Amino acid sequence: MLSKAYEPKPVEAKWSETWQKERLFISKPSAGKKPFVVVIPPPNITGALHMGHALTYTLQDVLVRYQRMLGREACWVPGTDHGGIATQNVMEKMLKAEGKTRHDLGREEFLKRTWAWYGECGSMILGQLRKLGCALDLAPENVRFTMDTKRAAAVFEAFRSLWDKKLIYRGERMINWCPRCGTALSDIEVEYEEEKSKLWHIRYQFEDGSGSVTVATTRPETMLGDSAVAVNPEDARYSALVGKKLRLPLTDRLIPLIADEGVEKDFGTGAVKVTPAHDPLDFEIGQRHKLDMPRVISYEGRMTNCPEKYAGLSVQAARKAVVEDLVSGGLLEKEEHYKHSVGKCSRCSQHIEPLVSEQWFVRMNRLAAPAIAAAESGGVKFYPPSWKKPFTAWLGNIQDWCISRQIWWGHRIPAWYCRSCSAAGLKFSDTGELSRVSFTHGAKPVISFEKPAACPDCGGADLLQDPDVLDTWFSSSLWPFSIFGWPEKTADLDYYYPASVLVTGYEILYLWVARMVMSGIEYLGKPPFSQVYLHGIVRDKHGKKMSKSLGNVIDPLAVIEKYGTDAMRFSLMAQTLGGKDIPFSDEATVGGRNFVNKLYNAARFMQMYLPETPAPLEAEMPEELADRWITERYGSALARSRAAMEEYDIPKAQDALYAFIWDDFCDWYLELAKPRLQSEGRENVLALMLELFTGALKALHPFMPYVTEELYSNLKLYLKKPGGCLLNESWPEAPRTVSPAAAEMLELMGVIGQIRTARSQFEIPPGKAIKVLASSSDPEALARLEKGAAYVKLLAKVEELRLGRDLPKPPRSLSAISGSFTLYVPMDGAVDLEKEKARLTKELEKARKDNEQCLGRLNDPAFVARAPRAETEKINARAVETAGKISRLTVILEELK
RNA sequence: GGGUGGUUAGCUCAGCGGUAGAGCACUGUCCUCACACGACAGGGGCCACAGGUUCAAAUCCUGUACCACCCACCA
Repeated sequence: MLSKAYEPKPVEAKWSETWQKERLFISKPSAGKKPFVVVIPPPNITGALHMGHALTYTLQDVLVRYQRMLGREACWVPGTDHGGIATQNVMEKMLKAEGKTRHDLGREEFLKRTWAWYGECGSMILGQLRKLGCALDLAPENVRFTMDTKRAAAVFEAFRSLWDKKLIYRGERMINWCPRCGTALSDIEVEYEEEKSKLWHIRYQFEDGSGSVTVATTRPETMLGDSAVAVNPEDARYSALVGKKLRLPLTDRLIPLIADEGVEKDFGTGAVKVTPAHDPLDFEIGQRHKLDMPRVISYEGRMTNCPEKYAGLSVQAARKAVVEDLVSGGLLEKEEHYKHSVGKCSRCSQHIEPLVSEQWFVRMNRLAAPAIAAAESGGVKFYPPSWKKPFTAWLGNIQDWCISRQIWWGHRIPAWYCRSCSAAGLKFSDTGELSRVSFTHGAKPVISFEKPAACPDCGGADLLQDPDVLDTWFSSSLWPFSIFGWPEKTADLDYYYPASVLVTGYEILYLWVARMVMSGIEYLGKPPFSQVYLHGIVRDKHGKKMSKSLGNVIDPLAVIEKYGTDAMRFSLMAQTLGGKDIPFSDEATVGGRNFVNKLYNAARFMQMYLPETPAPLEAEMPEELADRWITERYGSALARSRAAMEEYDIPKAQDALYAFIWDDFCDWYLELAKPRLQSEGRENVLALMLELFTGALKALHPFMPYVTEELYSNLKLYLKKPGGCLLNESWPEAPRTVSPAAAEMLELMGVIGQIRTARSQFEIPPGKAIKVLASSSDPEALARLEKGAAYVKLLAKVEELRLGRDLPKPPRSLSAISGSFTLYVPMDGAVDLEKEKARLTKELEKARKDNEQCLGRLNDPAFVARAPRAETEKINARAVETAGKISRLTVILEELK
């Protein structure tokens, strides 16, 4: 006999290995079959997978396995993402532990080490995906990486093509700079957080001594880079003063008072200091008025190009010093408490500095328009649909995308500069490379993957590659087709593109999803997928985001270790509705674990009765009430599950099967089958049980692949058509129902329930058999109960069931009512009359209240006139039923007195 | 400032026009020959608040409060 409790570990190890070895998950273009393609969000090689990965990959695995069982050629290509800044930060942290920085190693050595890390971390991640049960073929030749040779070719082709169309340009613009990561970021890589700060009111005096203008600012230190003070042209307070010169405090510079529409009259003092190099709005004002653009904050986040006293200070220190000096100079008018949001680096949470810098950009307007159209027309459909609006709104308001990053790990920008043509403008570092933040001053780039042999202009051979790398999302945006070999015209691309569905968390809707849609349309003329399923974020049980600093991170592998993969998958899938965030806790997994165990034990139960040497059962399908009923329930569960899957309602799809197995199959059918398995015709009962149970295993396989495969592999030996691995089986079809059984079964279940309740309330031990009298005035009901007597006897532990019309209540007995039946349970000893009265009175009260409500509605002419017929009939029936119950209960209670 | 979603049993959430449901937790009985990771039974909810529509509202509409998230050049 097998152990009582299911042990997931050996089972998971066995099947995981078998599936890979048999290349079960491999997909090949197959002319006769419709493909079903899921685009995997490639995990970054920044470390172990977390709970969010477990969620997204399980979700995808469920879809892939399900569709495969429905007969589609399901394709899900594994891969990892090089992860740009995130991975570089991980590497730098490791180096720091050795007391080194990346500059100690140099670019080449640093890249070598990062590639080695990719080797380690990448395969660890693939191993973890395997543990999650993902139906991914992990043979090395099948695994993609955003920086492997083929993907690099795709990146170059995309870059070249956009450059040729003038959709990529290099320019000097306001960007978000992270002084800690030492790189520019795109707008969406900045996260804004509300911070308590101050609003400083600073007096700028007129050069001619005719008074002053007060400006309000949250960043006094940037005043060292001011090149004007601006007011709204409509602002009467200032209109006469516009054009006058102001003395910039703490410096010896003079700046003009200008008028610009960007300034709001009602904010602060209505006058704003303009720092074109370090504020996005000021930059625009500066452009409009052709102002100087002194850069006073360096790429390291320190003051520069300013009075000696502040030079080299950090922004924070400079702020303090500037405020102090303003105070002592009598120029600080006031200081207000103020809350505003501050931009932070999404990768390292440090404050970002807006500053002007020369970078590479993608012009987005033209790319965004067709993506918006695709969403509007339903060519790309969102689940849940509420994401369509934010998607189109973001695209409609899109800014150019800064794609250059001043880091080392990533796709090097395929642009080269000729040293002899453009030497005057190029700025070099000591190593002869272009410096970390390069100024090419309009030097003409040559776009080439490899170093060009000669400069097309002057023929010189001394070309230097742009030192920057591309935003990691640039390569990610090509993923849905780069994985199939684009830009080559491959058979895979032809067959699998576009994909069916993209499943990912809503937090990367703009970073990734929107950009994939744009690039798919741009390069292949079609959106890369027709459906987008956006799920929520896995949070801790209090709804907090999991983070290392909060110490509330749950490691999926630890959960698997403790409860098993199927249990974790089940629990995660039970909560993924509507794209809402998922509060996850260890305890939540217990439910899944218990269900897995339930399946295992149901199988164990059947195996007790199956012959030891497996052979297909020779049997006829039985057709008694319970058989017909359970077949009906099975069919209904499958239908509901399937319908839910069509709408990506994973929890509902799973729950329909769960409820069938637990509530119907185990609690009722198996219990009813027990005596039948001891007697003649047991093969028939076993055959039906096997058919339904193995069918349910198939249907459940996408959700819990391991336990279902394990159980099926044992049970299938008794089936006429055993099949192979579950993944190659068809998702089950609902069988034809022979004749309706639900109503009859429900009637019996009601009687059983009433007897059980009476037993329980009067603490009749479960093992003790009792007598029951069932009285009814309805002869048909009595006939039905007679037919079902065996069920009642079995499940309510009744040794003798007497049926009859208007049977008198035996002395010392309990009473209960179920449908048309009045049930009496004679007791051995005295009955606690008070308890019985209280119980029945409560029932009576309930029935009275119900009856009153029904009558109230039936006596309401408006209800009778307006409500649909079916509704009035229903209420009427209930009124009759409750009335009957009331009169019978009243009689019983009278007798008790 | 704009937008979206939420507010239902102690907890996590279903239900979205016909008299409130699940899982977990709780109480009682039972280690009944599949499963105590179990069985059976039970307790527990003016469905955030205020109006409105309707014969009928947790469910539709309007507003309020609180929570969460997203977007925005909040000097």
